[in-house]
Amino acid sequence: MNTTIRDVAHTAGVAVSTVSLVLNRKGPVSRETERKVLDAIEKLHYHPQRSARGLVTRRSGNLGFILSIDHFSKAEPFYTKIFLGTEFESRSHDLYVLLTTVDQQFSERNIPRFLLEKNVDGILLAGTVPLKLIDYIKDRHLPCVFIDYLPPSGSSSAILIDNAEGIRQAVLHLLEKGHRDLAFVGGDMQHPGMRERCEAFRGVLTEHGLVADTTNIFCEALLSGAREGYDAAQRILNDKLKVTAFVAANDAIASGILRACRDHKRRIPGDIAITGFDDVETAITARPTLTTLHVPKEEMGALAVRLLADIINGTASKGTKIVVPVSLICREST
Amino acid sequence: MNTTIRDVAHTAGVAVSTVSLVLNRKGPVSRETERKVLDAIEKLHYHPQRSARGLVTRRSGNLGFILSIDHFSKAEPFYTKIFLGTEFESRSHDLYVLLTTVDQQFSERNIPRFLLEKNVDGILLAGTVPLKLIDYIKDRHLPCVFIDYLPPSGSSSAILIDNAEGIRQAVLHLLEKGHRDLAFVGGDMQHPGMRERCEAFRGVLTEHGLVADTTNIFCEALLSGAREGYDAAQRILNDKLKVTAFVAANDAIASGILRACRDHKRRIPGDIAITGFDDVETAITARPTLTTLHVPKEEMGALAVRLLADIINGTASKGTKIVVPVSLICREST
DNA sequence: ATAAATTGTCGAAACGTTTCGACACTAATA
DNA sequence: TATTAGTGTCGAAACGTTTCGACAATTTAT
Repeated sequence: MNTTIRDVAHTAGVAVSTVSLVLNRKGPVSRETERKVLDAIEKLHYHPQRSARGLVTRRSGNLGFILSIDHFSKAEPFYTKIFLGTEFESRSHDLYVLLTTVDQQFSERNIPRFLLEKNVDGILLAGTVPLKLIDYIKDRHLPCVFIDYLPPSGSSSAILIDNAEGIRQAVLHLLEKGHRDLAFVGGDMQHPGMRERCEAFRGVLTEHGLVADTTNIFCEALLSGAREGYDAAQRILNDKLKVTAFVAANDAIASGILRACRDHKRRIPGDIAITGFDDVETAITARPTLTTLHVPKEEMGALAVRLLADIINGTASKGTKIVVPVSLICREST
Repeated sequence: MNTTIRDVAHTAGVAVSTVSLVLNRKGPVSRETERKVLDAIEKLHYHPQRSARGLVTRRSGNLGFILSIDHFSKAEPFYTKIFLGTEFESRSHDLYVLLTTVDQQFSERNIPRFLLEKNVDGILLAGTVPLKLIDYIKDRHLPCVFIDYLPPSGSSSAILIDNAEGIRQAVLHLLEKGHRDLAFVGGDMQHPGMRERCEAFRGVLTEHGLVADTTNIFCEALLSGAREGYDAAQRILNDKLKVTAFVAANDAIASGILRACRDHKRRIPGDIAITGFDDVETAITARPTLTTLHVPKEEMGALAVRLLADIINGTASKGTKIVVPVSLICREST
């Protein structure tokens, strides 16, 4: 009923192994037998079966995408976009992407199923993931590419955002507009990207002879959402600190700041200017719309797949890091 | 190196087949040997390998998601959301979703790879897909669930939108606001959903003793995008037809109409009111924001996976149809 | 002319599971 | 007591590929 390689061999009048050789373009096959095999394949509509092939080659044709659970939700368009980027790209590499989420603490019975079942040829890891999970993957020598995260251990392949340059652009933009009293509001410092944004802010300001210390850098929050932005801005506005421009570490935080400013009856951008980072929907649905740094999210996903595929095929060396540029999008909030 | 079921059998002191029985909770196994096997599994960190298992069971643990190519793009948030819904849900069914796109005309060398490789246990089909492809799938007796589309042949399982009710709500809303001169702008009539929306408009209007004919129903467009909405609205406004409210078949069309109205210096909603359908980002990023019908897109994806999983397990009968409700979201455009 | 290398083909073994029929037991039935 | 009906366990065969070593038939080098 199910047409197999044996059927092809039979109708072509050759051995099974010969059909396999033709199929995989391996080993020498005469023009003539190749023709016969190809004809038989055509005639029988034959196509090798993935699981049988995978059993012996140990290749599944799948990539795994691992994401922290709190990053894959309806409210988190950032990593979702990256994921969609991987989906787009993977189709042109003849790969499928299996998505899974993990929670922050790693446990034995928590290991993504596709890893246990040896059902992926490589892994994409987006955002912060448990270090133990990373170790687990490295132990198994699975090729992997990190996205928007670089584990402390160093030498991993990764697709990264040019955070420093982004913050620099935002700050320069604000300086140009005449602002001199800038404040930075960050979030979850577990994430190296957050730290980079924060450090960049400090760097650019001191470069321009401006103060950058605990009076205008707020990074104690444990998360990086609108709530944290709101709380920080509240404190700042209540304390009547002199601030005319906020540089937020991402759009969610920026939208929280926006709300706090509105609650304090400050006009935007008249009294206070705000910049975000990431350019997610929030930036454009906010009122006023947010000036922010555009991050090419789909493109990052695509780059990650391309790099991972190259590493799997041995045409790229692991340890490659790609930094994608960001660009300032000026909207109403500045 | 690779720990297999044989290793487990060996350290547990039983036969390979016994381990398999324990693993799959099949056949009778004594309490005692079960313990031994479980211990060995624990000790060796054993987990069955997908491809080996799949080879004999003919189960892959994957679902295929098929989407027309023009529906999976950055500009098409509708089906993308549905896809994300399936991703969410599938994880709790221990299934992975493999996504592929197809173009409108079916050809032999165009068949999704996961079908050829027998790498999926069931199929989700979203939007219009080539009939030949549907036949191909049916021929192979693969369980499948349609999303936002019902093929002419009938008896398929599907997750559908309550289009008629949606249009009814939009029209009633406009009538309540005092509008009497309504026009409907549709798009690609290949899609049964589009036809339903159009028919519903005609129905509700005649029910209320209002005219509904070619003077106020515009459905000749071949596509369903902003461009089509713009063109239709242009013609209507140029011809100075008496229209105070537009009912668009989706948000993209509505946004096109919006632009045409702006070009004609009509105030919205002062001079002209507009409603959309689907509640995608366009609806909220448009200026003014669009009154539209919310469609629970992620939920549709989730429902589809649940239904498909049930059909695969034999706990739901194929042919089941689920109609999801829509709800009117009033924003600035009415 | 002979030895060595190359080319094309093949059969058989592997890959890691599940499933099927056989078999020895024990418990229930006649 | 003799049969029958379960239980629990096992070995072997399958599932559909790829890969490896063998081997004949050529071609090339000595």
